[in-house]
Amino acid sequence: MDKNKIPQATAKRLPLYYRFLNNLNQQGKSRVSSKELSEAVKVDSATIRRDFSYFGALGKKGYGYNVEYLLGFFRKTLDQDEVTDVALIGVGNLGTAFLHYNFMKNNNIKIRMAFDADTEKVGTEIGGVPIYHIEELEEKMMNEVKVAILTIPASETDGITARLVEYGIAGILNFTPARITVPDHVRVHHIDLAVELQSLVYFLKHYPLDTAE
Amino acid sequence: MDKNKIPQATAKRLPLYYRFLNNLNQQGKSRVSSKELSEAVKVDSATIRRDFSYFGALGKKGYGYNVEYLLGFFRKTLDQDEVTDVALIGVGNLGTAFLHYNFMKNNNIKIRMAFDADTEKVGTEIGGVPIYHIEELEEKMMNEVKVAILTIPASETDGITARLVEYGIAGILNFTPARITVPDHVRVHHIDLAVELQSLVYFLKHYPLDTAE
DNA sequence: ATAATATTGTGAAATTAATCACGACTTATT
DNA sequence: AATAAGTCGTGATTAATTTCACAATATTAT
Repeated sequence: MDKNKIPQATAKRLPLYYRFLNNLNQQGKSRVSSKELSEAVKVDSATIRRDFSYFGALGKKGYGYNVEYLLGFFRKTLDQDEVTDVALIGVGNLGTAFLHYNFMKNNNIKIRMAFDADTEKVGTEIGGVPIYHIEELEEKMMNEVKVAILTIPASETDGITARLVEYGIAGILNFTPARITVPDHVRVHHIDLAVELQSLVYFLKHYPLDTAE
Repeated sequence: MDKNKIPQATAKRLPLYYRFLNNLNQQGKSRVSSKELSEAVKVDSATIRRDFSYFGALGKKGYGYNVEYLLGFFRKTLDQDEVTDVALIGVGNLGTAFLHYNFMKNNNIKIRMAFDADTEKVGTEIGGVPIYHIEELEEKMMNEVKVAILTIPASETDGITARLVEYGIAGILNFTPARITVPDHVRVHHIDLAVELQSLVYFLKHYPLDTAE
C-alpha cells in the first residue's frame, strides 16, 4: 500500500506515539508540542518532529500539534480501523499474560484464539479467548489469522514454526529463546526476555551512567 | 571497568551470542565459523566478525572460532562469574513467567525476591523465589539488589518507580506500558508488549516482504 | 499593533551501524 | 609439497538514524 519511505526506526515508534496521544486525548488535552511529547515518551523532540514529518506537515509552527487531528491521522496510518486477528500459541504464564492484556482497547488487534497441548486448558477460555488443542492449529486458524504470537517452550519451536509456515503465516512474534528459520516472506520479530535482562545488566556494568538506550 | 568502546548495537547482541555458543558447546561442537553462527542467530556474518573483533582477535583465519575458548571469553566479558541479583516487582502472569524462567542456567542472573500487593501471594514461593509484600520493598532489598524487573499495572508504575529511585536502584527492566521518569544515573530498558505486536502488524502491512528487522 | 515567546519543519552535520571486499593465514586435499 | 578451499580481521564504503540549529510562522501579552 504505502511506499516504504518511512524509516524502520520511525515505524517502531509509531505505536508508542499513538498510545500517548490517546492518553492525552482522554485527559482532555487538545494540543501538544513535540517537547511535551518528548518528555512523556522519552524520545528526543527533534526525532519526534522528524518522525511526524515523514507523514507531511501535521503541526503548526508556534502552536504544536492538535491532539485529535494527530490521533485521527495515526489511526488511519496504523490501520486502527481494520482489526487484525492474531493467534496465540502456548498458554503458559506468558501466554496467559497476553490473553489478559486488552489489545483491543487502543490497538484494534484482537487475539482470536489460543492453542495449547494441555488438555486441561483446552476447551476453556481466558480473557474471552477460546483455547483449542494445538493439533487443531491449521483447522481453526483457517486463513482467518495471519499473525501468531509464540509463547511456547524452546523445544517446541521448530515444529510449530514449520507448521505455521506451511499454513501460510505472515508474521510471528517470537518469545521463545530459539531463533527461528522462516522463508523471506514471513516476518519475525524476536523478543528474548533473558537477553533483555542480560543486556541491561551488561550495560549497567560496562557503561558509565549517562545517555544511552 | 572496560571502556565504552563497544557499540551499543554490539553489546545488545552479546547475550545472544553467548547463549548460542553454550548450545553448541553442549552439543559437543568444538569449532564454529561466523557463517554457521550467522545462520543460527540470524545476524550477518560480517557483523558477527566485527562484533567479536572489538574484543580482539578471537578466531583463527581459515579455521573459525574455538567454541570453548570463545565461551570462556564471553563468560568473563558478560560477568557470568559474578551473580547479579534482581528483584521482580509484580507477581501477575508476566511476573510469574519470569519466576519460572531459570536465568541461572546460563546467565548467572538470579531473581532473589519478588514483591506483590496481594496478601494471598505474600509468603509463598514461585520457582524458589520468595514473595514479599510490596510494603517491604526497601527493607528486603536492603542494598543487595540493584536491578528490578517491573511487571506491575501501569497505574502503579510511577509510585513504585519513585520508591525504587529513592532506594537507589541502578537499573530497571520496565514491562509496563508507562514510560518512566528517572534520574540520569538510573538505566531503564523498556519492553512494551503491545507496541511490539503493533509494530509487527504495521510492518506486515506497510513493508514489502523482504529484508528488514 | 507591536513585541516577545513558542514551536514547527528541515537542511546540514554528526553519529552510529551494517556491509562489502579482500589480503593474510589455516586447514584439507591431491 | 603444492594447490585448493575456507575463514578471519579490517579498511573502506554505504546506509541508517539522530541531532543541531535556525528561518518561518503562530500565538500571546502588552
